[in-house]
Amino acid sequence: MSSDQPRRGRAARHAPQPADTAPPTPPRKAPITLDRITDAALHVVATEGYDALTVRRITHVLGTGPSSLYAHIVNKDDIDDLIIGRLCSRIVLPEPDPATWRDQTRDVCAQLRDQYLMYPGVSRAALAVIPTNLETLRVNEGLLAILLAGGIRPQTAAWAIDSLSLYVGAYALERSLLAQRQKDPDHEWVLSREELVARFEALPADRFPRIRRHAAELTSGAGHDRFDFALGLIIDNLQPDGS
Amino acid sequence: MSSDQPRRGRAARHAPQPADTAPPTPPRKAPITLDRITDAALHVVATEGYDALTVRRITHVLGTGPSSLYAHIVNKDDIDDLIIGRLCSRIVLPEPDPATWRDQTRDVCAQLRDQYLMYPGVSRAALAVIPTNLETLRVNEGLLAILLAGGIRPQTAAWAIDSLSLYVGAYALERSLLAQRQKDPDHEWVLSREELVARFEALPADRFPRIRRHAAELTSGAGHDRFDFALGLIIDNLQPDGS
DNA sequence: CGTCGCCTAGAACTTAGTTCATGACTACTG
DNA sequence: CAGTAGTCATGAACTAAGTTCTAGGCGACG
Repeated sequence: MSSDQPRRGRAARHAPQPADTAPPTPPRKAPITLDRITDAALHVVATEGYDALTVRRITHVLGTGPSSLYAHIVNKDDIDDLIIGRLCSRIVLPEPDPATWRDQTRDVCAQLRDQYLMYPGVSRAALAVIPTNLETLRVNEGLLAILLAGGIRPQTAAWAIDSLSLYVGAYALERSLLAQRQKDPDHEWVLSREELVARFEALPADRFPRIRRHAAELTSGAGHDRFDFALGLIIDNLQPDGS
Repeated sequence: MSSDQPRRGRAARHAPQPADTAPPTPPRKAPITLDRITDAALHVVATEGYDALTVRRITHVLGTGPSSLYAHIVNKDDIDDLIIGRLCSRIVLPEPDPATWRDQTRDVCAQLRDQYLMYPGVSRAALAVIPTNLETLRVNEGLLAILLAGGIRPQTAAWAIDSLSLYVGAYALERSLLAQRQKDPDHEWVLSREELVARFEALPADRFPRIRRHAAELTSGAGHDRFDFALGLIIDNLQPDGS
């Protein structure tokens, strides 16, 4: 059966030794490659958001039909894998420097955040992707190198990377969901910050006294203030050689 | 048009003054209520996971057809709102105690985590739900009370709650995605911990030296060790009256 | 007793993931 | 040089799910 061809292909992509730079049979005409699929998919996500990422939409960009994709991918999840791999491959990993490991960690996380935000909604895919994707492993290796160079114990470093990855993904997801909703015209119940403050302050005082009083603080955080704050909480608590 | 009835109903549910305990017209026969919809939806998610939560599946549990739901809900997102509201309503909020605010915070987060894990995949909904849902606001009010009682500055408390919520949601999501995949028979490339370690150790040594060496640490974290670790990082860094 | 309004329900429309059978084109082989 | 096999692309079709349309039933109110 030729249908398990992409299935082996996916496994091969996650396999320890990928020789993807030396395809045994060079393409002959203008074949659909994984790279072109990834390009098309990212183009769709960048312009229309992750929700618009359908198989048909991708194939339309490629000028073909839905079935043509399935010779290369297992299913739609596979596309997530490709996309996240591409995004991770763009992350620039610094040479680990024991003196600046905190800033280096922050920088890598910010790179991830910006990649995610460039493609609204992709972080949904990031949270779902298998942890054996080679490119995500590359980023994890880089983060691990930074933290270990900083003197963090391996177990602490491993869990910290996990926490950071989860947080960055969730942050980007929330951000892009919000941004997408604000563009959507038929969601009249989506609120700007001012409306949100007004909403909070109109809450019953007996049940929500603190939310009423601190509505300003709860809705504050322009730019990436909240992101920087959360990363600071996590990173500043990591101590070299600490228990 | 009667079709904007549920739309106003959704807005009303998020409105500051809900009088949901005194319906103006008591139901006459065995009507479909939001409570019954929520019950059915949670039943489906608990037994078959969030992916199986379709409109048809819910109405099948209720013994009716798809269109009957749309007299009560705006769209499927509305069901997320109902579910998350229900889950949040079960959270037991402690009386704020300045002496144990850290443990109280941890406890509320653990309650949220367990609610999410009881319904595999729901945290996807939690990350998407509008921040004006009254029940989620109730939980936030409770957390805010705990942190403020602990002497945390309002701005810090607000952002900390945001970080914690994001992390708890992301953690639960990752956990349930993994659990769901391990049940799925056709995902032969989903790996147990032993297989994952083997996979890591088979990586090329030149590109992934640290992942190879620390495969054990990277894959460790039974129970909620990783959860406790991440929460500890965040909570322990919150200082009463700190800058 | 009639009318109004709300809820229910069945069918249908639309979109999207996925598969099947077919056809074309390349590369090997006698 | 021609035949053959294998790989890849394609269009149509199948299934499932969100959503809407239209009609029907039942209590409340005048």
